[in-house]
Amino acid sequence: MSGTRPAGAEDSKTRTALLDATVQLMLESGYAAVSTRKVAAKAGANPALVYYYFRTMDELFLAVFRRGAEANLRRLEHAAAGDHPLRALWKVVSEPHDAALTMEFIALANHREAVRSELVAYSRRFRHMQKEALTSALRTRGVDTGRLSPAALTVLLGGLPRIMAMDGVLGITDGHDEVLALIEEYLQRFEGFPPGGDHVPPGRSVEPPPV
Amino acid sequence: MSGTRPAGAEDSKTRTALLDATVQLMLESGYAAVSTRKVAAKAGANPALVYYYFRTMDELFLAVFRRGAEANLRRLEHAAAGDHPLRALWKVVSEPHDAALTMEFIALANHREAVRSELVAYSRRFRHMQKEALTSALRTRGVDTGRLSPAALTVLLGGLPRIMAMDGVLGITDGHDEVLALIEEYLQRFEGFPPGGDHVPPGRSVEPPPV
DNA sequence: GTCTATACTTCGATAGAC
DNA sequence: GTCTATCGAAGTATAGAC
Repeated sequence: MSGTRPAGAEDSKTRTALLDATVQLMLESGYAAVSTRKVAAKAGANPALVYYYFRTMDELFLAVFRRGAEANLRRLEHAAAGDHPLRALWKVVSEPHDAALTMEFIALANHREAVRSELVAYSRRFRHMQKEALTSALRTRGVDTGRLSPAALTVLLGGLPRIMAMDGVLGITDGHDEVLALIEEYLQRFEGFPPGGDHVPPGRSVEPPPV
Repeated sequence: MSGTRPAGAEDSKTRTALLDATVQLMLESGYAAVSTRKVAAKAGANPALVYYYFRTMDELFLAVFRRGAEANLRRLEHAAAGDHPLRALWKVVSEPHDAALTMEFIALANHREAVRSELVAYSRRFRHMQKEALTSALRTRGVDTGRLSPAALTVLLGGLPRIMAMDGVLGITDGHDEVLALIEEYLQRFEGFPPGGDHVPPGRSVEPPPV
């Protein structure tokens, strides 16, 4: 998207090790802990190789981001195409590993313009796909979404796991179980198949339980 | 909470300027952009003064955090004691400035243990107060919270603004209006008084609108 | 592709004059 | 309280041998 393509094969073992090390560092100690020296050390490679495979730190972060983003979009696509799109969709956005990493990239975007524009572009794509999948899945099941459009549901659906991920990092889990149970109830009502349970025919009503 | 108290009066003009500069830097460019030199430059002070007023960078961040945290707790307290606690409470957690700064501190907590423990302690206090305020306000209004306890509501209430703040930073506002409208509807049902509108007597039912 | 060596910058922190 | 001067560590990035 910007500048010349760095050297090195896309499937190089060292390259992958550097990407993995970067992810690990970001999750363990935050994006600010990522430096060429530390990444190389964790990957068991020479620091200069970071510049061989990725021209700059920006490119390193972008490569990490793109790898995860593409994987996530494929996962979302797969979820939407399956038999239980709602449950699968929830599973995709709930991946705690991804939620935590996304949080880091959001913070990182705040002072790396290249990361920011990439994140914005990806977010739009992801939300659009999510909204389409939601719209189609709800229509197929004859669910009336009422006043809350799929766009609004997408905000909630994509946001709740991120909230709980933030809380979780701080060791705060008060009320999480109940929120998860509420989601599970919706999933069950619309798609049946509680994980490991019996199949209950999906209802046609979208009336939520009393708050 | 740790180590010796740094020098300098609590109400020193320079000290305040350094704190303000730190906040500004965090919001503009992220916590990683905060360095003694940049803080001093933005505050129009000498870099060495950072170490005079705050012994270390940890202390600087903690001082910034505590100042905001105390102010926020007071705001929450005030909201809970007023005539329209639900609306006031929502207003407190919706402060976009605070939401963005909180995000930075969460990211910062990931690699500064001192910040982390302070953030955890504050979060627990804030949530506890929020939960108590919510419980009391709903009971006073005769609202049955059903299966979703105040703890769960607190997760949603405190989380939604953070989600929308994150989105907002990326310029993504799809569906936000609808979520806000939903919140407004609840506030109106329980407390009436739409901002600038006529007073509608609060209902007794907590049945949410269809999703 | 991998390594050493190094240039240059910025960082946190301290000593000590004023 | 404020300043200059400076140390040592760590950062990004490049040149060039192997």
